Amino acid sequence: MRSANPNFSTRERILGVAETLFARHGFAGASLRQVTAAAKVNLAAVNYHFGSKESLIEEVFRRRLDELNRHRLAALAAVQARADHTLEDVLDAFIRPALEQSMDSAGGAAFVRVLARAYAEHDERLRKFLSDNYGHVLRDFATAFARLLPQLDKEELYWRLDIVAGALTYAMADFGMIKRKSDVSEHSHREQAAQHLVRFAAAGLRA
Amino acid sequence: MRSANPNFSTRERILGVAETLFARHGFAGASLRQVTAAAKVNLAAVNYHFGSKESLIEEVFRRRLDELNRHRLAALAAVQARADHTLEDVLDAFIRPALEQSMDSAGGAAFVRVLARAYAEHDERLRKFLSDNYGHVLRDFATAFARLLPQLDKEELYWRLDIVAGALTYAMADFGMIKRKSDVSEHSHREQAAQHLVRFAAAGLRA
DNA sequence: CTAACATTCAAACGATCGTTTGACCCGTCG
DNA sequence: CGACGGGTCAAACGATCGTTTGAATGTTAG
Repeated sequence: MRSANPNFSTRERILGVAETLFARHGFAGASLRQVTAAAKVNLAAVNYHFGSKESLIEEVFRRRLDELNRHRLAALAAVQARADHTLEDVLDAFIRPALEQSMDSAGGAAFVRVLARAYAEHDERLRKFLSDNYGHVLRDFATAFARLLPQLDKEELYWRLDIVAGALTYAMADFGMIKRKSDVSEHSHREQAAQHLVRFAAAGLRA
Repeated sequence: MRSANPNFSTRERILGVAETLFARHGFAGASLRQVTAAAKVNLAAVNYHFGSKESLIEEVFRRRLDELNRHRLAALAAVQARADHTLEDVLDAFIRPALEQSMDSAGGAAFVRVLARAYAEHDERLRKFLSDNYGHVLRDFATAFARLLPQLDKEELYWRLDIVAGALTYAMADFGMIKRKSDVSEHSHREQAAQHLVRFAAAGLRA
């Protein structure tokens, strides 16, 4: 039977470590032996609990994406409830949940990097999985943006949202040349990143 | 002796195929056996011509980055020679060379994806290599942007350039949800991407 | 207590990894 | 001509990969 505290269970420890190592070395670059050694569990535990490495990867996504999607849709609904909501409000509803998730848990910061890795993978199976579990959220936000930017035709809007998604992914994953200064906490570093991103993206979308 | 036509030499065939497969499967995900099989050369040829897989990866970058850097700096110099150059001009000087390189050769389109992969790799050795061969170009462009955006302090500017770099990398690598329609050539698809990007980034930088 | 079940474990499976070896081919030059 | 050297080749190296096995262990229910 599963341990009393699911946070410390073998299954959860594997997921947490896998998230970190996938972010650092990629899906192909991080081996199950590295994962299980770092998690201090037996090598066979991965195939026992998840069936395969591929299923483990999907479970790493599912665990965080379910929560992230709920928060994003809730934030979007809250914003749209107000009749006078702005472009910045919708952008914030999209960005802030990712920001908060990356701070409230140990592995959250790693997850945004895993997500960026997934974009780089042109693997058909992984893209379909993400589209199935992610697509409806993007569509809802696209509709919200379309209402606030009636002057843009559909194609133009999609181009710009694509650019926003790219900027967001890379900024959150901390890929750029900006290095967090040692006197700035990771919290306020990401808070600043989000604020800059919202302003920048809003201006770009309105251009 | 090297073959008379260097484009068809074993060495060049390996570089071309490696570029494509690294883009598609990542550095760890593409094996030397896959590369040499696709290039129709012997497995040992990689270690003979490049010494190691790691050195092959660096050579894939070097071959294209040298040319890309030259074109970008030349375009920047041409823009700055005109006293009335705009923000859009500088952005174009940065984006267009990448655009053209991705179209004038078979592997060029793959290279921008390889470059995006490199961003996702937090590998210290690779980051240092890119910084050494890439850093001075980014600094020159940052200076040019700073002159055109005197109202932004240094930190604010760096944040925004970071966002631009992310959006550019992502858009050029074709990671997003925008799928090229079959009736649009790859040439004009990327041309459109560049135009949208310049407009978007200019507005974001001025915000 | 015992039977049944869930989980962990060491060990091994065949496949594939990057790399190395030594023979072999072939154009160049003394 | 023979010696040399750059290049290619099949074969093998040890290491590591994802996965499977079967026994050992722990935990729960009857």
